[in-house]
Amino acid sequence: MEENAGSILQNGGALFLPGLSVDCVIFGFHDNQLKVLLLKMRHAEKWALPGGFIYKEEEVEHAAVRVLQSRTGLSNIFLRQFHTFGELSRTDKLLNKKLLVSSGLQADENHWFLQRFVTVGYYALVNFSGAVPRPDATSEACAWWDLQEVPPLNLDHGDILQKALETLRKQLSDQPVGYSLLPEKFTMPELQRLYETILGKQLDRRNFQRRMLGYGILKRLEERRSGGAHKAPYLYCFDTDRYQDALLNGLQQKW
Amino acid sequence: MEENAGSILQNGGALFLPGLSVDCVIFGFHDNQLKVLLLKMRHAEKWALPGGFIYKEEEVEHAAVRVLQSRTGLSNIFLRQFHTFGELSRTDKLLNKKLLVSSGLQADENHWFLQRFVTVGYYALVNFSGAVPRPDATSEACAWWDLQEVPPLNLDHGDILQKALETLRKQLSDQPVGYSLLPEKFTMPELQRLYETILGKQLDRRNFQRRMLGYGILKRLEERRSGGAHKAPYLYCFDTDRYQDALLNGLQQKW
DNA sequence: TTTGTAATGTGTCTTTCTAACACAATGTAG
DNA sequence: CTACATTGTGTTAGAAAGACACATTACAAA
Repeated sequence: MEENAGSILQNGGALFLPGLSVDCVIFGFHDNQLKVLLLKMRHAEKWALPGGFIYKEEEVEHAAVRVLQSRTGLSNIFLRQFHTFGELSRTDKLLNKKLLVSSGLQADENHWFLQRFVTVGYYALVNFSGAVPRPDATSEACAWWDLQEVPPLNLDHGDILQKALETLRKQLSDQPVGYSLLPEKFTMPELQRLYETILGKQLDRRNFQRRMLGYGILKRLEERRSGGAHKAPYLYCFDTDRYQDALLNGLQQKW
Repeated sequence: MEENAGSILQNGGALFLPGLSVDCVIFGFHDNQLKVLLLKMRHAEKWALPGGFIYKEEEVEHAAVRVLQSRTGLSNIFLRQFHTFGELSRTDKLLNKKLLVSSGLQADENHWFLQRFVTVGYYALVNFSGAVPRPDATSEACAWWDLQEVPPLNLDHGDILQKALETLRKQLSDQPVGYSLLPEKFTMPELQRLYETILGKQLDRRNFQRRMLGYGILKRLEERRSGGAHKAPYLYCFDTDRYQDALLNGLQQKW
């Protein structure tokens, strides 16, 4: 499935839709921190969002699924298109030319890789522990970054990340997100940390619990998580049916 | 600025980004009805959304502005990107081939116009009275349609329209829309009809007024609208500064 | 073993927003 | 000049959000 960098760059013009790409903002949650999966391309100074091209007979969304699968090993995940970025200034021909040359290819002016690119942005929510970050042929590193510590990114990828986060925040009160980001069993404080890191602000513990339980998508288990330094909190899991329903019809208080 | 149909079809490959277009869902409001501007292409059976291609050195959003300007004569309007449509099934090569042939051009298999197209969807809110619908060279008609009476549309344009409306509805509680759709002076009932037609449901007159006034973006004038069959309602206009602020920072109750 | 501490489990009160509804005022049509 | 539909302006009830209090519990330090 995965082809080597040189062959992709060489044959891309015949394989892919010209001038169009997808970029994925892949969010994970670990150690009470929101993480983003970033890629370090060879010969590039900055890190970048994992992205890819669209085969001529491939659904655009499927290209995003493919990127996700190949970078995390995960399939069947929460994926949402959020914005398309088409600014003229977002294409860096010099960088791409360097990539071409370093792959031993001719940097012909008409080369498909040197044209202007418009990119469709997707964001994904994945289970951190289940994902195994792996670089592709053209990149030298692939790793999780703390959202707080994300370095300056390639091109407009900083803007893309920002817009993804903004979209996620806006949609947070309409759709459930925990299932994709948390392990199967989790505590209420853990769920709260997740919301707090996404929103970037503190929430009241008691009001938060009331709201979440009101959505009716949680089941409290008999187990508690012991081992912590204090009172052992209950474990919860999601009620799969109700969770799916909330994904389709939105979150609503149900008393 | 506007070129004739044949020349566009012939030279498009050199002028435009390949395989990418913009489509605009242009909303207007008149006679207490929400309207959409539709286009009837020559040789096409169905009506379609006004759309266009993106010049190789043009911002994608600017292409949308250009479409709007050329179909309505309006500039400086409310315009929002809402979704990008890339389904494989959305390209109708047969129709495009017919268009080519009817323009006296060779329908070469590699012709730029016969490739798969991905389209970026924008929706616009415009002042109905200020807009002058005008067809372009490749279309035989351009007209406002009642949202209720929109005929079956070309390709996936029905889906695009639906998604635009859905997006508009979701954003209605976050951002003000009246300024773009209403004349400068308007009555509270008129503003309410606007919201009702967008949302597709009835609202309580008194609760609506309280909510709107609470946003603090309206100024009540001393005038009333007489001539109606009943009690003359007050006229309102928008407080431009506060309206702009609401566009940037969202609508919030301010008491 | 005891006790202090920091976290969790649960409940109350207040404020804000939404929803449902009542009544007086007014302009035109008949 | 009267009937009526529509507007202007309330009130009240319920739901959701926000702020806060107190008892419970598990580990850790004494």
